[in-house]
Order: sequence, then C-alpha cells, then structure tokens
Amino acid sequence: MDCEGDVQNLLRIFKAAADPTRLRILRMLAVKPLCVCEVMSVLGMAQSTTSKHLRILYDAGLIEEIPGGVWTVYRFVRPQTRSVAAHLLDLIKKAEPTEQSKRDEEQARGADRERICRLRAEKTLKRQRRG
Amino acid sequence: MDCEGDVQNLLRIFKAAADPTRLRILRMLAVKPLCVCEVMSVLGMAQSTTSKHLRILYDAGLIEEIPGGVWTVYRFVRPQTRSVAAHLLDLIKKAEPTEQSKRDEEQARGADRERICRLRAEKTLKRQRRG
DNA sequence: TCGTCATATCGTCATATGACGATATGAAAT
DNA sequence: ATTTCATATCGTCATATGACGATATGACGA
Repeated sequence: MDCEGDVQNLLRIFKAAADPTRLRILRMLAVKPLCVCEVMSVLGMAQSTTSKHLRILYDAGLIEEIPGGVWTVYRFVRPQTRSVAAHLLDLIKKAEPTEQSKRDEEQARGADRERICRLRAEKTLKRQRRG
Repeated sequence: MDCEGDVQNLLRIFKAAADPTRLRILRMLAVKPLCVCEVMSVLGMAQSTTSKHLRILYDAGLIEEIPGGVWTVYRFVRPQTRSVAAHLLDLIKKAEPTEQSKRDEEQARGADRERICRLRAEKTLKRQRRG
C-alpha cells in the first residue's frame, strides 16, 4: 500500500468506486459512520456481500475501520492529506443524489444498530426452531 | 448526458477509468492527442478493442473527438468547467508512472500515424495474397 | 461510382465480478 | 470453557466485461 499516488493505486481506487453498491455505501458513510449491520440493513443485501464491499473500499484506502467494542464501525478516511482518496470522496459527496441515494441517506441517518441486530437475532431464532 | 455531476454520471466516469487499458490510454492522451491507429499501436491491441475503449471514455465525457479529415483524433476534454472529468483527469495526470506508463508515454510521443498505417496496410496486403 | 482507407460495430469466447448461503473467526458475556 | 454475538471468509453460480476476428460504415480519391 505504498506510494499512494501511483497508477496502480489509482486503478484500485477507481475500481472500488466503480460499482453502484459501493457508491451507495460511500454516500451513506458521508452521512455518518456506520457499522456493517447498519450498512447491510440500508442496502437490503446479505451480510457477507456487505462485508466484502466494505473490505474492497477499505483496501482501496477510501474508508477506515474503528474496531470499537461490539461493532466494527466504518467511516471515510480522514482527509488529512490532499490524497487521491480525499479528492474522490469530495467528488462523491458533491454529486447530485438519485432517488436511491436520498432513500439511503435518510435510512442511514436513522439507522439504529441495536434494533437492527435485535430483529436479525429474532429471525435467526425462528429459522433455527423450524430447521 | 445531462446533469454532469449526478451519481449516475459519476458511476459511468469511474467505470470508464477503472480499467488498466483505459488508464493507459488516458495517460497517453496526456502526452498529446492521438488517433485510433496510434493508440492501437502503443497498446499493441486490436483496432476493434482500441476503438471500443475510446468509445467508453468518450461516452463518459473524459475525452473528445476531433473528426479532422482522414484520421479521427482523440484528446482530453477541455477542462473548461470545474467538472468531475477535469478533476479526474488531473488525478490521473499527477499519478506516479509505472514502467508500463513510461514506455507508453515515450511511444506516444514518437507516434507517427502515417508510418503506422503504411505498415498495417502492407501486412494486410501480404495476408490477402496468401489467402 | 468504385475502391481504399481509417474507424465503428457485431458475434463469440474466456475471465472477472458480484450476488448468495454456509461456515470460520474472534471477542465479550455467562 | 462455552455460548453468543458481529463480522469475515469460502464456495458456487449467473451476469458483466474485455479480448479477438470478421464485417459494416463513411469519407476521400481515382
């Protein structure tokens, strides 16, 4: 992960940003830092899928992990340096939202990790009783 | 191609930039405007492949066509507005070159469309005599 | 008008990517 | 220690993408 501004890294960053789901995630994180279960909930996708996308964004250096206690929270990298990531995130934040984006952002704002995980735990329980 | 700064367009731009071959092309065009046969020659790829990549970059609004006479020349869009494209091209130009990039840029600098097309015509002739 | 040239598009194929469910990991609580 | 929880990774599958050669297009010259 050396040489933040070289062509290889640029490519990794563009690839990370060039996916509709990951753009959704980045715009959600522009609202506030979120844990995996919150992102998952807003996307309406599987936990494994969500986790993988977050990892790709992380590997590209666009977001960072805060491993605080129970939940792993993800947020935009600090725009400390005038890095490629910082410029890119700036562009993403400034883009006109689609209807999808608007819904995502509202859901992100109101996301409540405790409630999300409680609901999910209940579902899992029911499935286990059946199976 | 409305609303240059919306999320949809951003996605199209990122997708266009998120390919190693297209990054190579963009950096070549940073050296000077080039026609399809010159780009093809530097890439060492088929003409159809080259043309398709240029079209993708064009559709994303990153490069423009100058349909002058025999050869269609492509170049970076004029950075007239502080557009997404302008920012992106700026990042691409500033990135540290790889070995590949360096070779590409040198070849681009010395590209001679007349010679390239003459050589290609000769090859085609030979093949036709054989077939 | 009929080639000839550069470029664009089409059809096909192999690989890359993103979705999922199942399972592994790792930390906190019992 | 064992269970429980959130998250990460694995294996599989369908679709997307990028490569090619063959062919269509469109403009300039003979």
